[in-house]
Amino acid sequence: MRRTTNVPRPELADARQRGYRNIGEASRLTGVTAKMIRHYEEIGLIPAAGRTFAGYRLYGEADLHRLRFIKRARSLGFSIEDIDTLLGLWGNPRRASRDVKRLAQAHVDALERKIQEMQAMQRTLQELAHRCHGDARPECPVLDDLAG
Amino acid sequence: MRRTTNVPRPELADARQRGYRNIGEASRLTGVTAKMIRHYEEIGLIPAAGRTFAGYRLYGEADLHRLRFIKRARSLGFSIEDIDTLLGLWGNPRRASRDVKRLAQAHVDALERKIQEMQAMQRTLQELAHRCHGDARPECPVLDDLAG
DNA sequence: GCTTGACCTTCCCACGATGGGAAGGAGCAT
DNA sequence: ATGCTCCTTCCCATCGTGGGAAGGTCAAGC
Repeated sequence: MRRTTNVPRPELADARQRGYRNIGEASRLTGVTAKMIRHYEEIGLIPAAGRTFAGYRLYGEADLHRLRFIKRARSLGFSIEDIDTLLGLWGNPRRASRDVKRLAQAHVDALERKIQEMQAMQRTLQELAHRCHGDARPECPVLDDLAG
Repeated sequence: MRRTTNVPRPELADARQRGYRNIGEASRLTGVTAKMIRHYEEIGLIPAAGRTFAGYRLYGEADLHRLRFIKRARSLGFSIEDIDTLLGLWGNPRRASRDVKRLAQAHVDALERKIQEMQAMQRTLQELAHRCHGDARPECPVLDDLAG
């Protein structure tokens, strides 16, 4: 620990004055839980945060921006891996929009496949449920179908 | 180990003749991987299989039927917990079809919610992707949206 | 008989994204 | 000094599935 005694009570209030946020504030401002912020740091999705001398993480505006980007991308269903790629493209001024579009379209297609799959399940099951009397008797097309 | 020397080479061929299957056959016949069959046994979704003296699991027709039921239910998106309930109802001659229908309808509704959610993602993203040139230039509405 | 290859056993680890909670230190207001 | 809120790390759980290692078993061919 490179902790020196001539720096007795530094940094948190200090850092705040310079516009830095601790993890709780960062969480409130971005909608990403503190838990997930730490997790994203651990897996390398965001750079390791600066720290106060006591070890508290500090976040600047750029960090908050990155967290909001991640939050938004998650809400659109992108995987962490895709988001890592998107963050790379975002930070690269020489990126080709082609690469972004390809990734986005691939995700749209994946969503389409999952939606189709779930709709097929839903249709089948809805039809079976519709044919089920839903009373005190045991007969039931749903179970009949599952039982083959 | 209650293994006795006067039972030197028993049971597997024996059991097969009586119509029992080992786990590999059961897997092939039901479409459930051996891995998952063991897992289902471990979590109590299926009863512990009989064993040969050497410890190989044995499956009869009723077991295969149960595994096919599970397979079909999984393919309709039911959770293991729901399937446990469905198996209970299936095996209960005094069940009320009302209970089955309620469970099925709840699942249909859950699917509906997920589908709606994914469609919302898909619409947003498709629209953004559509507006992206997709060429060598960096400008991209997808990234613009994510960046807020 | 002995070897070989396919199969079986248990055990542990991994995914993806998230949350819960414990144990202990730090910040700050009274 | 006390107490409350926040922070830290660490471990565990979810859900359903797969991978793979280490070792035993079975059946067939020589």
